[in-house]
Amino acid sequence: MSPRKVNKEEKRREIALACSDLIHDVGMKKLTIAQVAKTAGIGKGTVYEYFENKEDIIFEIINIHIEEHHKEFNKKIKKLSTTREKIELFFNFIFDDSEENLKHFEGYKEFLSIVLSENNELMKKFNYDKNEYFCSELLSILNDAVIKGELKEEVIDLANGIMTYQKGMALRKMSQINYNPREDFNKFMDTLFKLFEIKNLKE
Amino acid sequence: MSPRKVNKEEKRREIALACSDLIHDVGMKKLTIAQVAKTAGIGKGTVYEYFENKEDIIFEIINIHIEEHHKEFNKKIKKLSTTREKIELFFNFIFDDSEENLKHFEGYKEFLSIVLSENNELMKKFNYDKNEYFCSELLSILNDAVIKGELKEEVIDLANGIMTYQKGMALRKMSQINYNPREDFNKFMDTLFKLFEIKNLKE
DNA sequence: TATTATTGACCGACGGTCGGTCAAGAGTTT
DNA sequence: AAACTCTTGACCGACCGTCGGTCAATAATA
Repeated sequence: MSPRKVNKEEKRREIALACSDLIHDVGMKKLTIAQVAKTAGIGKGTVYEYFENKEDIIFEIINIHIEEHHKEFNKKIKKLSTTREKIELFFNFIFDDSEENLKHFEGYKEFLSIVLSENNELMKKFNYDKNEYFCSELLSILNDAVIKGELKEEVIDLANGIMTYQKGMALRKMSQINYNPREDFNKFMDTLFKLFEIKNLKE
Repeated sequence: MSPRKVNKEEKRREIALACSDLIHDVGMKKLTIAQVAKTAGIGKGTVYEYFENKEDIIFEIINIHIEEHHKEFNKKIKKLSTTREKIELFFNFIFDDSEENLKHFEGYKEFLSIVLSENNELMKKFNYDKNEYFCSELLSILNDAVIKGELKEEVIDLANGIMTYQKGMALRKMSQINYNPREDFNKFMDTLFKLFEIKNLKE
């Protein structure tokens, strides 16, 4: 029943996992520690054996969701063949208004709101790592396109900027009324990629 | 002392103005209603005669700061002549690490964190309006450049996307460790503008 | 006196703490 | 190896302090 040593990291995970739906139902701001404890089937004090504070719990939960999204991304990208489709997948996180994706998107939004209000270096590092990963992914897509002779070599210099642009789209969708990401994308990226096009990659 | 009718809008402003420094000293999250009341020299209950809730107060204070920044932007842009300088001014908000500007930047950051955690339509509308304004400002700069024969006509299509890109830079600076906005900008915008350049606008 | 503005004592929710409990081994005795 | 005691640390929930928000009483004015 009570092993002498508990794997703290594992239990953290367990507790967070148990609450992973809770966060979508009530939102982070309304989430209470009492709820977390009850949902995970442990005492309130025990929660603090495994987490520093409320933000720490939320971070762990969001972590799970982001990793989940990460895996889905990897699965999907393998199925795609054309450069355009692959690049669209990067922006799919913003375009896709399916219930499933909106859940991820809302989660990321709440995560960002915490990163902005706290000044947690760990979270900022996490954000950096994820960005590095996606950026290298994008780079390899662009590289392929260059090798295939679809795009000019200079497009490589845009990779990081495209990541930034994508972040901007996300932020605008989260924080502005009347924002149409699709329109923005079409006007901006299409104009931009036409300049780098060697032969038409639209199909 | 207490006239029969108080100009609610004016008093809102007054209270927020009195607290405009407070917000930088303690940050929004740590700001308490008791502090606000004390600083404004009124009772705690009175605060709620003029504001819906804590977020409402913060919104009014941030409003003041953003308008201030807005005015400064207008003043500065009039002094500039070259297209490049003007465009740089748009990004100055992100590059400039002077104490004065960082105050604005941090304020905007905390404001965003509230917009993301609440789902306040008013704030999102406010954000939209400010964006429209800056976007039209950017458009007129680009238009001038096209008329002057510095840039190709198609650059007009990029205006909205550049606003998005700028938002992305802001978000990355706020939420990532190791982010170098200057490097991102140089690689992305310079590459991009070279494609639209007719004659060199670097000086 | 009627109306409106102001107030601070009060409330309840919630994040976080802490002293205490108890089950599972480890060591010891018989 | 059974019985007994000791030690450990996981677990708990009553409790505390803080803070956003309310409201009945009071003050000021017309």
